[in-house]
Amino acid sequence: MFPYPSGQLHMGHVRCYTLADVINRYRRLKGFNVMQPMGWDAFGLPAENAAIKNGIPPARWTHDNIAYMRGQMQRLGFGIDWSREFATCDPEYYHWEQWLFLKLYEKGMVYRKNATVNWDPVDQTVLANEQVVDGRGWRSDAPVERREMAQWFLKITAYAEELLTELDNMDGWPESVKSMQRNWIGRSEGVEIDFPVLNAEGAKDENDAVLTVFTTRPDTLLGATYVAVAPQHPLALAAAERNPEVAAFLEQCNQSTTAEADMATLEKAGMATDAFVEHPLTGERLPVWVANFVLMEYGSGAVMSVPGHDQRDWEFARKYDIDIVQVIAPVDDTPCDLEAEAFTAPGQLVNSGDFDGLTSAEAFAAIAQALAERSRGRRITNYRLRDWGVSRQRYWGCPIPMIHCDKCGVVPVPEQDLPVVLPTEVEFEGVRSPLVTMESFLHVACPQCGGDARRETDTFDTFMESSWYYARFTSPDANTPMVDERVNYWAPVDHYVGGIEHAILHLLYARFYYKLMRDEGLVPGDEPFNRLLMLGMVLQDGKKMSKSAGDAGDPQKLLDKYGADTVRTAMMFAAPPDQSFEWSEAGLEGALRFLKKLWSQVQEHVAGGTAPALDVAALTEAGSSLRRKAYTTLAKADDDYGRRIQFNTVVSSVMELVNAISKCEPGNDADRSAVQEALQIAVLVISPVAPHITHQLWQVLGGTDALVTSRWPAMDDTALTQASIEMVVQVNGKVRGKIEVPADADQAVILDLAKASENVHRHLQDKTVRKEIVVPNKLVNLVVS
RNA sequence: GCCCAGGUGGUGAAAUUGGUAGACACGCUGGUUUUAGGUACCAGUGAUAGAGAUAUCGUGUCGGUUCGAGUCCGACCCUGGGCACCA
Repeated sequence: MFPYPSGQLHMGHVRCYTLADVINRYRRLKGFNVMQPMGWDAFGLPAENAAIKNGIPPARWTHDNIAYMRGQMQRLGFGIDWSREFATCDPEYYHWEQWLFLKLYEKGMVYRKNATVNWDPVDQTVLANEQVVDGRGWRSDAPVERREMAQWFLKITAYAEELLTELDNMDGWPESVKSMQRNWIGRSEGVEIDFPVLNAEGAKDENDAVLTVFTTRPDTLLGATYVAVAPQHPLALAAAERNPEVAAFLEQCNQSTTAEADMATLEKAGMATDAFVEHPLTGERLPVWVANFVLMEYGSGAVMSVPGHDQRDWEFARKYDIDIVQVIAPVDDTPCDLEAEAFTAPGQLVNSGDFDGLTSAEAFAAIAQALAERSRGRRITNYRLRDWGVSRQRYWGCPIPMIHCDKCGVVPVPEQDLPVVLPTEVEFEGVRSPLVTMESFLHVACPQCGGDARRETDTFDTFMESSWYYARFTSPDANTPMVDERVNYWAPVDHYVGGIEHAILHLLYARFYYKLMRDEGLVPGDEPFNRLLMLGMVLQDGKKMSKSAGDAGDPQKLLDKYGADTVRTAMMFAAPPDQSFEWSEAGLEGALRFLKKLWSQVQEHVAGGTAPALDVAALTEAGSSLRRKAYTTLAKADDDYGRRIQFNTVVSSVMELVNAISKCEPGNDADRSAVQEALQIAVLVISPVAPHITHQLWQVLGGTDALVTSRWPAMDDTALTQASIEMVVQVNGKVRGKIEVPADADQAVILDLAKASENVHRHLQDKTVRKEIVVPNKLVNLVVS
C-alpha cells in the first residue's frame, strides 16, 4: 500500500515496506520477475491544513515531502523500480480517473443526490469529519450544523452481492479481513411489506398509498401492534405539518449529532402521529409513530413493530403503553415471559390465525407467500452497505469533471476536454477551498448550449485515487484510458502488503473499482489482490505510531545510528508480520550484534585462505553436522519466506546457523569447505532482510556475480542424513531419558536401548510395561503400571 | 448483543502434521580480557525443593478425548479488533 506523503517515514512504513522488500528480494532469488513499485497517495486534507497554517501551496508541500520520503526509502535499501513512480496528484494520473467517472455516469453507475455534511457557520464552509472536534469546527470553534447538499455517489451497492460472495473464494486473504468486510456489507434476507395508508376517515387512501417496511422476521407479522418511521420519513414530515408537537419532535431529532457512536446510546424516544395504516393480512388499524431510533438510511426508513418479539420494540411499547402480543411460543425450554422482556428466539406460531402451529422458518415462507398473493409484500435482500459518496468540498483533490449550466443542468465534461486540471498556484483565504472563488477555474462554456456555465468545485474522495493506483503501476506512462495491454502481464497483484487499518474501506473500494474496470474491459480477473498480508500495527506507548513518536520511533535517527540493515533486521525479528507490537530500541542491539557476528565469521574464515572444493566423503563429524545445520536452515527459510510469510523465524534460524558456524572447529581442511558453504548459505538466506552487508560479504566469500543476480541455493537432501539419531524416552508420557540410536535401527533395537537407559531403567523397576509406542526419529513412550 | 483474532518465562517471542514447552533474542547474574567503563568472549537464567543427580509443578480457568495436549473437543474468563437502535 502506497503511503500518504505526510513528511517523513514512521516505523509503520519501515515495517510495511521492509516486509514487502523481503518478499521481493526472496522471489527474485527464486528466479521470479518481480515488480516492486512505489507511488504517492498525494491528495488529501493534511496538505490543505499545512497550507492554511503555513501559507505553502499544497502542491509544493506535497512534492517536498515526496522528495524527502523517497530519499528515506532509498536509504533503507528498498528494491523499488523508481521508473514507475507517480503521485496521484499528477494530472496524467487523475485524468483517467475522471475518464472512468464519465463512463460510469453514462452507464448509470453514478448519480447525484442530497447528503448531509458538516457545516461550519462561522467559516461558511463544509468540514471533513476530521475537522470536527467535539461537535465544533477545528478553527472557528463554532458548533457544527448538519446541512443537506447535492453530492455524487457511486453505486457500490449494485456490486454488494459479488463483493460478498467472492470473499468465499479468496483463500489468500486473512479470515479476519474477510469477516470485517462481510460485517460491513451486512447482508440480510427478509421481506418488504406494504401497509396501506389510511386517510383521516379511516378509509384506504384513494391513491392506494402504502407504507413499506423491511423485516427479517415476517413470521412475527401478526404480532405487529404499530409501525414506526424515521424522523426524516415523508409520513413523519406530513404529520409534522398537521401537528406542531410532532414538528418540534422532529426538530429535536435533527439537532442531535450525526456520529453513529452517539446514536446508539441515545435514549429511545417517539411520538404518535395522527396517521394510521392497515395490517396487510388482518386489516387491523395500526398507529404510525415517529421514533428516533429508526434510520432513514436503512431499508425504507420504516419498521413494523412487534413488541412481543423484538427487545427494542418491547422497550418502546412499555414506555408508551402500546399493546404487546405474543405470536411466537418457545418450542423448547427457553424461558418466555413477555412481562419481563421480548421473546426474540424463533419458535412456533400462536395467535396467528391460519399460521398457528408453523415453525418460524415455515411461517417465514408461508407469510411471504400470502403477502405476495395479495401484492402486499416481496422477499428481498437488504444490505448495510451504502452507496459511496465521492464528493468532497475540498480543494486538494481530483476535480469532479462536471459542469453546471443554468439551461442544461448538470453536463459532463466532454472526453476530449479531459483532464480537468486542478490549479496548483493557489492562496488560501481562511478555510474555504480556493476553487470556490477562482474565476479562471469556475467559468466555462457549457459543452451543450455554449452558454455561460460553471465548473463543479467539489473534488473526489481520495479513496478514489487509491482504488486503482496498483493497476496503473503496470503501465504508468500509458496514454490510453487508465492502463494499457501491459496490465495483462502483471495484474492482478500477487502480494499486497499493508496495514490492518485499511481492512475495510480502502480494500473494499479497491475491489469494487477493479470490478468497474473489469466491466470496462480494462483489467483481467475479478479481484485485484490475490494474496493479502495484513500487518499488525506498530505501537508506541500503546498508541498507533505517528510523527509524534520519540527518537526510538524516528526511522531517520535509527538509520543514522545503526544503519539500514540493522533497522530492517530488528524490525523483521521483532514479531510475526500480522501481529501488532510495541516498538522499542532494545531489539536493535541484538540485530547489530548478530550482523557483526556474521561479518566477523566471514572475515575470520577467509583469513584462513581459500577452502578446497567440497568433498563430502572427507568431512569429519564437525563438518557434516555443520552441513546438516546449513541445509536444515535453508529448507526452513525457504518455507518461512515462501509459504508461511513469517520472517522473524528466518532471522532466528540464521542466527542459529551463525552460532553453529562460530562453534564449529574444523577437524581438517575439508571441513573448511563446509564452513565456506554454510557461510554462503547464511549470507544468501539473510540477504532479503539485510541486503547491504550481505552484498559485500558475498564478494568476500568469492562470489563473482553480484548477490542480487544470484539464485537461491539448490537443496541437498543428502546433507540431512545422519548416522545416529537422538530419541527421547518417556515413561507414562514423562521424559525420563535420551538415547542415541543408529539411523537404521529397527523397533526392537530402539526399545532395548530405551529400557537399558539408566534413568528409564530406574522408573521401570517393579513395574509392568503395558504398551510400547515408538515414533520414528522422535521418541519412545513406555506405558507402565 | 453478533463476528474475528489472541492469551506461553522478567521482556519480544518459538514450537508448521497431537510427540522433548520456552528455540532465537532482549534483559539479568557470575566469570575472562581491560587501569576502569564499554566492546568481545565464556557460563548460568520458567517456578519450587535439592550441593547435585533428580523430582514435582507449569502454556488464561474448569472439564474431556488420548499412551501422549500449548496444539483436538466442550463450557467459561480475559485482552485486542470489527459491526451494531440494521428492523
